Amino acid sequence: MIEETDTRAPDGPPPLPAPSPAAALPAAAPAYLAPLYAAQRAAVEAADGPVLVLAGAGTGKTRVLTTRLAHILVSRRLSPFRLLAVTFTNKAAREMRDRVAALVGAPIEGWWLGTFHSLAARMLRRHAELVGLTPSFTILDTDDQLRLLKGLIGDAGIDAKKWPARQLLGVIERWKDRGLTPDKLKPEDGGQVAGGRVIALYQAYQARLVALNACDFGDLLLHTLAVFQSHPDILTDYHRRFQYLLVDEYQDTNVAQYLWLRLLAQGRRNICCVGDEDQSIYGWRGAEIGNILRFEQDFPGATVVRLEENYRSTRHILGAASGLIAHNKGRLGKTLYTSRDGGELVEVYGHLDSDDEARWIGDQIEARQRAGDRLGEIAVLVRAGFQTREIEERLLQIGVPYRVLGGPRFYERLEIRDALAYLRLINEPRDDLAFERIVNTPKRGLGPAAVQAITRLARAQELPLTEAAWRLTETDELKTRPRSALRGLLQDLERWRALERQIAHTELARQVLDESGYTRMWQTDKSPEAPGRLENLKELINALAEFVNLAGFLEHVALVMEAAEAEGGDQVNLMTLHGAKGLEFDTVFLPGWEEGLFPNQRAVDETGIAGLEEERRLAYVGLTRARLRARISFAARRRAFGKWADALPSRFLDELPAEHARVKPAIDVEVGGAVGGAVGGFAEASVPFTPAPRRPFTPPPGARRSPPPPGRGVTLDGTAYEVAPRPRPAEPYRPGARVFHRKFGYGTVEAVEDEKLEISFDHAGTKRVMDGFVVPADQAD
DNA sequence: CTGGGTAACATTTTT
DNA sequence: TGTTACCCAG
Repeated sequence: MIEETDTRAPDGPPPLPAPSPAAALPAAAPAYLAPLYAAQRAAVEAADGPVLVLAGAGTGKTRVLTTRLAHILVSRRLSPFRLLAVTFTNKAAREMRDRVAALVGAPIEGWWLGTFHSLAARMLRRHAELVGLTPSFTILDTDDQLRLLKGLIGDAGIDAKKWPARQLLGVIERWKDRGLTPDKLKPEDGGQVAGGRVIALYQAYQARLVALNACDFGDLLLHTLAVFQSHPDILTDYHRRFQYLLVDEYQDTNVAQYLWLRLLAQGRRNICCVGDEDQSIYGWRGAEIGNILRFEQDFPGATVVRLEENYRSTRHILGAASGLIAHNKGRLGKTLYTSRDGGELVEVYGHLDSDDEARWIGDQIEARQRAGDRLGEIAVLVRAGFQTREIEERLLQIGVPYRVLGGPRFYERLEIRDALAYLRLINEPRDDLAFERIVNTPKRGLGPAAVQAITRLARAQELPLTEAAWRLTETDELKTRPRSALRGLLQDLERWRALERQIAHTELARQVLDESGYTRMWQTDKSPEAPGRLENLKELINALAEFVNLAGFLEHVALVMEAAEAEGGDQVNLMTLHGAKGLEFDTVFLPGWEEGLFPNQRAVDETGIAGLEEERRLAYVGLTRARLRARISFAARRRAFGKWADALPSRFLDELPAEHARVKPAIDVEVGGAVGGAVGGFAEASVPFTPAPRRPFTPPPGARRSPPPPGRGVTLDGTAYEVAPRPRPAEPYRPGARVFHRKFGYGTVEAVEDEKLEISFDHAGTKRVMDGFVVPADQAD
C-alpha cells in the first residue's frame, strides 16, 4: 500500500497548502520546523520506513534534507554514527554538514556523510583483503586508467587506431555502472567491440588493477558490493550501525549504487531518497532514471512526498521551463507552481555568430552592473566547456571580472600528478603507473630503452616495476650511465620510504620534490606557466598539512580534492549546465541553443530519444537556475576547431510556451513581439527523431553586425573581407605606455622593436603585437 | 636520449 | 584553435 502526501495543485490557481498529518503535531514543535510548509514538513517527519521525496527545482529540497537529518538526530536522540547520508558531490556534502550543524547548533561529528565513492572507499579500506587488496590500495583516476588500458590494448594486439582506449574504457565503465563484473558477462555482451575481445580486455584490466593494488572509481562500489554479498556478517554489522539512510540526487544513481543502497537499506528499511526525475542529467555516466521511477516498487509501502511549490523563480521562468519539460515522456509528473506573479518574460536572442553572442552577453552583463546588480548573481551556463572560451575572451576584453567554475581539477594538473606519483610510489611500491610516470621526470637519462628493459623483466618474472628495476641494476643489461641513474632513483625512494616513519609528511613531501630534482626542473623552466606550476606545488604541500598522514591525503586527493575556488570578490559565474545543478542566480544567460550543440548531436546519436530527453532536462535545469531573469541565445555560425560552422536554432526554442518567452532582436532593431510559431518560428515544429527540416536563422531586418576586428575573415554571405589595421601611430609607442587591444584588452608596453610591441596585458599575459592593432588606452572604444 | 618540428586530431557533460 | 602524438636530426 502506498501512502502518499500529495500537494499537487489542481487546475487553476494553487490551493493553500493542504493540512497534513504534520499539522497535528503537539504545539511544542521544534523551532526548526516552523519555516516549513506542509509538504516539506511531511517529508521531514516521515522518519521511518522508505520515503521518496520528489523535489522539484527550487522547492526547498536542501532545507528539507537538512532539517530532516536534524530532526532525526534531535527527536530520536540518535547518535550521528547511526546516520548514513549520500550526496552526489563533495560540495553538497560540505553544505549539508554545515547546514545541519547550524540547525542543531553544534557541529556533528562522526557521521557517515559523503559521495557514494568516498563512503565506499571508507568501507573498502576496512575490508580490502577480502577482495585481494591491501588497505593502502591506490585509487586511479581517468588518466591512470587510460594509460593502463593502452598498455593492455597493445598487448592484446587490438588495433588502437580503430579502438581508442577512451572508447573501450567507456564500455568497461558502463558495465561497472551496471554492477557487471567480467564473470557476469556472457560472451555475446562484448559484441564486436575491439574485434570481440573487450571482455578479455576487461578481465585483463581487472587483473592488472589487483596486481597494482589499485582500484578505479567503479571498483570502489563493486568491491564493496562483493564484500556485502559474500560476507553477510559484515553487511549485518552495517545494518546495525546505520539506522537511517538518506540519499540526495537519487535520480542520478546508477545500478551499482542502487544495489549498494538496497543492500544497506535491507536492515531497517529507513531509507529516504530525494530527487527529481526532471533533473536527471547523468545518463551518459550510467545513471538510471529508472531507479527513481521504480522506487515505489522497489520499496513497497513507501511514503511519497511531492514538493511542488517553487520558491525560487518567477512565474514566467517556471512556465517556460515547465512547458519545455512537458515534451518529455517518462516522467512521474509534477506541476510546479509559484505564488509569485509577474516578472520578466524569458527572452530569446538570435545572433549572427558566436562572437556577436559573446559581445552581447558582455553588454548585457555591463547593463546589469549599471543597474546595480551584483556580478555574483549572474551566471552564464553553457552546454560544453569549450563554449566558455569565447565568452571569457570578451569579458576579459571589457574588464568584467568572472570565474569559471568546475574547470580543470587541481589534481589533474601535470605538476600535481607528477608530485603525487612520487608520493604514491613511496606509499605503495607496487604502483607501476606512478613508477612509469616519474622514472624519467625530471630527465635522468632513462629513456624508452631503459624503461623497456625494466618492463620486460617485470613481465617475465611477474614483478612490480620497482622490484624489477632493482634486479636490473644488479645485471649489466643497462649501460653504466642509465644503470647508476636508476640505482640513484631507487635508493632515493628507499630513503624516502624510511624517512616517512620519521618526519612529518609535509616535510617529507618537500624533501621529495626537492631531492628528486622536480622542483628544480620547474625553476629552470622558462615557459610562462612554470611559475604557476611551482605555486601549485606549494599549494599541494599546504593541502598536505591538513591531513594526519600521507595515505589519508592521497585518498582525499583522489576522491575529494577540487580546484581551489577562484578568489572571492564579485564575479560573474561561468560554468556548464551540469555544473550548475543545485545552484541559483538572479540572472542566467543560456547561450548556444543550437541544433547539434544543444541538443548535443552525440547525445542524440548515441542514445536516441533517451538522449534527447536528457538534453531537454538539461535545458530545464538551466532555466530553473534563474530567480528573476533568463536570457537564451543562439548564433547562426559558431567557431568550431577554429573554423566557422553554420548552426540552426535549437528545437528547444520552439518548445518554449509563447506566453512565457519572447524573441527579442539582438542588435539595434525594433521588432514587435514574436516572429511567428510557438516562440520564434525559427524552425518547423519538430517531432523527436524525425529530424525536421530546419530553416536557417535569418537576422531581423536592420540587424547590424559589430565591426569586424582588423584582419581577414569571411562574412556571412561567404565573401572574404579584409580590414586593414588602423594606421600606424604618428608617434611610436614608448615602454610604459598604456594601450588597448581588441582581443587582449588593456596592457602596458614593455618593449618596442620597430612596429612590433611587447605588451604585458592586464589579464592576458605578455604578447607580441603589431602596433597597428592597439590604440592608446585613452582612445579605446 | 633529447628537443624541436610537423601532422593529426579533437569538444559533451564528471564522481 | 589548441593540444598531443609521432618522427627525425643532433
